Amino acid sequence: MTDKTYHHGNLAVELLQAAERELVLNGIEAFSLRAVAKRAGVSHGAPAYHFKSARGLLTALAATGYERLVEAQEARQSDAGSAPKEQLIAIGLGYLDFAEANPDLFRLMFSSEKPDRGDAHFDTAAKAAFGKLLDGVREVLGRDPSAHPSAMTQVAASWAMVHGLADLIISGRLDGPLALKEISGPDREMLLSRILLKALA
Amino acid sequence: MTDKTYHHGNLAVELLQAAERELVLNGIEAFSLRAVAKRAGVSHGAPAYHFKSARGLLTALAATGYERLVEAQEARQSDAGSAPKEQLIAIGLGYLDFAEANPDLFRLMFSSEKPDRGDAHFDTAAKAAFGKLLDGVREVLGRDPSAHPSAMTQVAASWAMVHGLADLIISGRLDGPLALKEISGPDREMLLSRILLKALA
DNA sequence: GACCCATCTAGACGCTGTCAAGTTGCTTCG
DNA sequence: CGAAGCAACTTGACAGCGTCTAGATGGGTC
Repeated sequence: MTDKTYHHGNLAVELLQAAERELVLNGIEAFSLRAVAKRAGVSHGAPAYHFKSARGLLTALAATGYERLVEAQEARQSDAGSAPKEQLIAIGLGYLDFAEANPDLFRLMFSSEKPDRGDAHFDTAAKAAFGKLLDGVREVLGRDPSAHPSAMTQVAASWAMVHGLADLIISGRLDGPLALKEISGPDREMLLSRILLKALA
Repeated sequence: MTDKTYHHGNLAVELLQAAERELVLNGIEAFSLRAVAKRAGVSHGAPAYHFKSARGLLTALAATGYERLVEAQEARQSDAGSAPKEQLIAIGLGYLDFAEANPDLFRLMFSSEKPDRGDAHFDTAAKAAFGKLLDGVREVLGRDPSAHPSAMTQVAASWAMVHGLADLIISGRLDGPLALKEISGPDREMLLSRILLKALA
């Protein structure tokens, strides 16, 4: 597969890939560092060299998650119209796309105590993702949330709405009430957009 | 403390109390069944008799959580005015009260795969809590969400907003942007109510 | 007074993450 | 060109974990 020159190799990235695969297969709570090492074809002690601990590996993985979250949002933005509201909705839909495509990673990033939130890489990536939301709200309101408390309240409301929606969706809690699983395509997009739009009231 | 008649006793409830204490002290991800047993003063195998497994214990604990969630909501409701909107906001504020007072339990209930969601007690308690929200929205809209899709959409929006807000608050993610920690009393209530109200647009 | 059975104990099993010590083989330098 | 050094990995040991099994205990019932 990759150019493992026996001793040296890009083991760090391979471990991250193996870790994500394990996360998808076993879920976050049954995650095992030894299983990751086995999947990557190295000894159980190998990960400790690159990432100090299991916590370190998961922190790095979560950080890459934030980067991919932003990518998912930007993909939606380039498909959307240029009106500020459309752009903000696109940012929200990208958030939902990412959560649905990577539910366990999403949980790791937002609802787990395993990653070290003080880690520099993690913090930078997380702040960048938050900045996306900040930008979107600024364009809609025409004011910088960092300087205007009322605009920051709008940021909180938008974040809470999209984040809550994501969490409820990936835990399957809207399947019963909304029958969300049976809706797809444009109908689904419309429904989700309409809910997201409520936060902008 | 309790009337432990040596051999027999109300060990089941004592284990639940010990488990919650452990949850608060160590967090959900460092939770240990053996530590719970030690705290309750019994052998490490004792919990297995009352709750089949660690999963069983956590499922039972989460179920009691939903019951207390409803209590927190009803406490807010009796302090609020009788207008439907005020009552719905009270239900939301009770949701937030509970999450802030029991962050780890809240995580266990909503964002963990450890409890068995198919468990009868768990399911009943969770459905009852969802019913609270359903009732609140029905009173506001004057229509039964179970029968009207648009009303159910409103339920989803309300739930997503309050749930997202709760999740962001207990993970400390609004402390920076909103400086929520430095606001208290009526100011805080007003701010949270205003955000919750947006979902009703 | 003897049996019974719910309740709890004690030990073993394989798994986990972490640490310390040893091995490997590329790279650089005399 | 060979030896030294160091980054990258392996190996083994350790305590703690959840679960299972077999056994002890002692109150309630006939």
